[in-house]
Amino acid sequence: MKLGQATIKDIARELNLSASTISRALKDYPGISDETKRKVKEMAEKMNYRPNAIALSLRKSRSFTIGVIIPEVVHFFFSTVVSGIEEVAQSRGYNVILVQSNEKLEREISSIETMLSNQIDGVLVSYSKETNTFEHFTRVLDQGFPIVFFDRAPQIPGAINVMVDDYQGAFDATTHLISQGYKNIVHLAGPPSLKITRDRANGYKAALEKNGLPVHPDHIIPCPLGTVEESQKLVSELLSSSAVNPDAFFACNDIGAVGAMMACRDAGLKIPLDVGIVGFSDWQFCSMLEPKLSSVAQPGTLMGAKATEILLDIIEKKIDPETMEKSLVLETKLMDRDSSKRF
Amino acid sequence: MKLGQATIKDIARELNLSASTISRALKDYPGISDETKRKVKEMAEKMNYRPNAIALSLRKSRSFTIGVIIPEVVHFFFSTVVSGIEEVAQSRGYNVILVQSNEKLEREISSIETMLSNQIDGVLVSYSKETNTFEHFTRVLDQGFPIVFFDRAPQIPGAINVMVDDYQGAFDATTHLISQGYKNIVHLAGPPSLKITRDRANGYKAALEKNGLPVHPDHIIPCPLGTVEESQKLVSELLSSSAVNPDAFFACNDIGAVGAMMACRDAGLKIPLDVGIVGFSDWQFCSMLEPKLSSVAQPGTLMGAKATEILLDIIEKKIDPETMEKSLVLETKLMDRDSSKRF
DNA sequence: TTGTATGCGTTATCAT
DNA sequence: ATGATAACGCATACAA
Repeated sequence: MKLGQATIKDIARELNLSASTISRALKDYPGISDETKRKVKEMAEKMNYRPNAIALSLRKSRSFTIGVIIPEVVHFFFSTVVSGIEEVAQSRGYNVILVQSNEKLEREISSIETMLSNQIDGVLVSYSKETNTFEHFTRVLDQGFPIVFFDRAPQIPGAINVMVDDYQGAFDATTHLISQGYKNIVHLAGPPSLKITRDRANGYKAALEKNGLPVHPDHIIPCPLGTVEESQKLVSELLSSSAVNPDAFFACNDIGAVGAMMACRDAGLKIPLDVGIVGFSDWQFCSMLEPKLSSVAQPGTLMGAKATEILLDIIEKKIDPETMEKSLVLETKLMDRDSSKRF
Repeated sequence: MKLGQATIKDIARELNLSASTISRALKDYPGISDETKRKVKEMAEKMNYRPNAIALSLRKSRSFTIGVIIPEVVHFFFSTVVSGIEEVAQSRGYNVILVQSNEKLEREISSIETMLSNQIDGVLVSYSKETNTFEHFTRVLDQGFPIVFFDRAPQIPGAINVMVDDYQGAFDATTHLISQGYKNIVHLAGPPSLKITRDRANGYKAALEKNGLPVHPDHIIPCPLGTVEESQKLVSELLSSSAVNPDAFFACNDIGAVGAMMACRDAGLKIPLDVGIVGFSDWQFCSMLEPKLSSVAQPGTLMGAKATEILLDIIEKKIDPETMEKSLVLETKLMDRDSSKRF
């Protein structure tokens, strides 16, 4: 009682009752006298009793804890997802263990091992840029352990994925630029290992084709690092070379769009008059920029919430992972602001 | 082995050995033959054995898990702190359980209860704006349970706090504005319940006094909500009324600074020519704005890392919470950019 | 209405 | 070099 918490046994000893009686009384079991219940609860309160969730976990082989593996916490989109996850988990009585892979495959692997050791009931994953093998996931999936992937979803048969419609979002953004009269639209692409990169590039291409515009391979610029500096440099080079002559940029993410904005400004180009720009993700700062940056909004919090609901439903066997719908696609929303509106 | 994980007992049965032998072999205890060790490890590998951390926790009364309670995840500064926490925890073999209070006292209280139930080894806390009583902390502190507070640190005797030097940061920012020739500097303050709000306001006042400038109470504008809209509206009102006539704004946070920027732009004022602006926190987007926003950088990741190191040192009894230094103050760094540089 | 015994997975202690 | 037993805190099947 001084050091360790008071346990059921302590209460039992104090009241000259058996541990089982205490356990039952605290949970309002039928066959316990009201008098005993009262006394037990009183004493529990007095002794500052707190049930030991660890002991409970061991007994039930359930920890009421889920794991979350994300590339990094300091990332607006992922932070919104985590917020949604935490929200739903908390409301349904689950804890959230969080680890960041820092975009390292190795840490992703060790994280999932640690989590399994900790008997978590399920895990939510957005895999790292480095991840090119999925054995560490399939291995545990095959054991019947619940995993729900979000945003960055692997092409594993049977895996449950929650994503946004990257293809459609990119299609909408590009179509919007075309409708504003931009004709030579360059796409700043992401890391090639991610499916979202390919989906967004495909949406971009499809929009061009649908509108009878040519698709030039050299109009798709990979930005693997994803920093402002990288895209700023690449766009600057593009603008100073005479080969391409772009009049708009659709970036795979907002950081890339900011780099493009800066490069255009450096080159003396007016936004949106000379050049139109649209980003992807609709980070917080988009509406704080001058001009306000158009972007494709992704429902991050909703994605986290939905993914968690699905995971918990699987854990609680409210749905059957075998027969259920394997992929949930959330809609994006184009936020067309000043950076891309000529009319 | 089909459903649940393989346990030590399963290996024991398979090898016709006792559980204790398996346990020892796996941990390379001295008195076990190399031959047995080899066989055991082989079988463990084959059966895909994973130690049950829950059982270990129960036995050792230690979970190797720490809790983190923050107001919200979707907040650049807090996300950097969490990143630092997670980093250090992971490297020292601890898990991190994360909850957000959503600035609600009630959730803060229930969170800490849940965490204690889960036998976490210690907790890192930044309390909510709503928190006006600290009983829920003192109660567990008095039981000898380790808590380290960061950023928002309570005035509890004996509590261990890791903060930045808000006073000095505000002093530096204000001094910088004065040095740039601004004379009528308004302070956009934060929620009055937070100590950081008072410290920053005091640093602002001290800088004015030191430079022989008057301190007008009506030059300190409280922005309790902390939204762009709020500060934009308040600054607009201020600019249109003839009473104050400010030529600079030092905001308690970057969001407030952005609101001020927008209000100034709306009023046709040039930044930094007519009005100088400095924010606090140096969020990611500061250097993406036009003009680039000056701000006081807070070492969020470092704060998380330091707080975690202290907490783990206490948990592992490497330092004594009684005799140790109770408060660690980290330095801020003024990032003077275009929004406040006239010369 | 209450008590006893057992087991969840692991390891420390005390045998052999 | 290995085994048997007890214990961590709790819940439950079975007894009384």
